[in-house]
Amino acid sequence: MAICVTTMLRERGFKVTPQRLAIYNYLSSTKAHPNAETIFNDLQPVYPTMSLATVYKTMEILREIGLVQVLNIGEDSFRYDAFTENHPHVRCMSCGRVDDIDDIKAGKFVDDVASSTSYQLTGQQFYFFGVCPECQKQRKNPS
Amino acid sequence: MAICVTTMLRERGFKVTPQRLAIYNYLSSTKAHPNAETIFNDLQPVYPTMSLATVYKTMEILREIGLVQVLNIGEDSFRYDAFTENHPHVRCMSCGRVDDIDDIKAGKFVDDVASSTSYQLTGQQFYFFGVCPECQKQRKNPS
DNA sequence: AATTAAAGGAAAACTATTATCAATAGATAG
DNA sequence: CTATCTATTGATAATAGTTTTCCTTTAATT
Repeated sequence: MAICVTTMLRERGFKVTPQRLAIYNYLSSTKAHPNAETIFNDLQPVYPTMSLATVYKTMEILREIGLVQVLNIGEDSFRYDAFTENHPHVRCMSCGRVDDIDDIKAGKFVDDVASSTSYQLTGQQFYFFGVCPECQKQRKNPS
Repeated sequence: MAICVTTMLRERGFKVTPQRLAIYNYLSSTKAHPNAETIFNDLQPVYPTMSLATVYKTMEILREIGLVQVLNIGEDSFRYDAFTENHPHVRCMSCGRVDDIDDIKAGKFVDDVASSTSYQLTGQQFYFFGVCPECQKQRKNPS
């Protein structure tokens, strides 16, 4: 992974810096879909000089070279995902967590849309909303 | 439509004001999925005293009573749609326009997700990205 | 090791949205 | 129809996420 991001950066003429590696490694090792501030806060202990602006600038580059996808799931900030293969996401309306939805074949649905629209499609994002298992439990057993 | 929004507002204890009716009527008569500023600008000639804050507050109420859905399609502002039945949207990455995708049955896909996730689902949003017919033409015949 | 241009960091700028609050205007009762 | 009451409006300030600026630092190359 680190080799991959190093190569990808160099190929596109971007420099390989400790900050960029740290940000990418952090993002590719979590399934939490953090936003910029969370990434910044979590890296702070290890990279005390890291700036929030650097997180934003790095995410823009990683998005541009296809190593990161940006999620807009109805919040006031963007979330980031290093797993760039297209997959749906679901957000818990109670606690706010965002999870992946894996192993779902939307192929038929996407094909139907592609053949019915006059747009030339290049991508898609599927967002689901609901209540996560933990919050379901809490609602049944209010402490 | 106007009767509907009037009734819906009164039933929920909201007052019926000219601003609210104007905003809802405007939104339900367009397929352009405008954001708050566009709504404000387009109503400005007819309602010169209309405030942008009123547009935001009205959208919040209309969303709450289920007369409007809010779209987050990767831009820096929210768009609004008075057609609340769930349907996918597509955004042109070239000119920025957002269109509806109608007559698509995502039922099978949604059912698959519902049965595979441990979330209790309450809704979803499907966003597609691509190039609209007009922009496709312009790319072939650059003026 | 020297050079060059890109990148980092701190802070300011920007922008969409929300909150504040005095003035206004629906809704209701009489 | 009029008075009363309270929600709403509109102008403005405040907020918050993101981007830009600009000077210093550093990665890459010779």
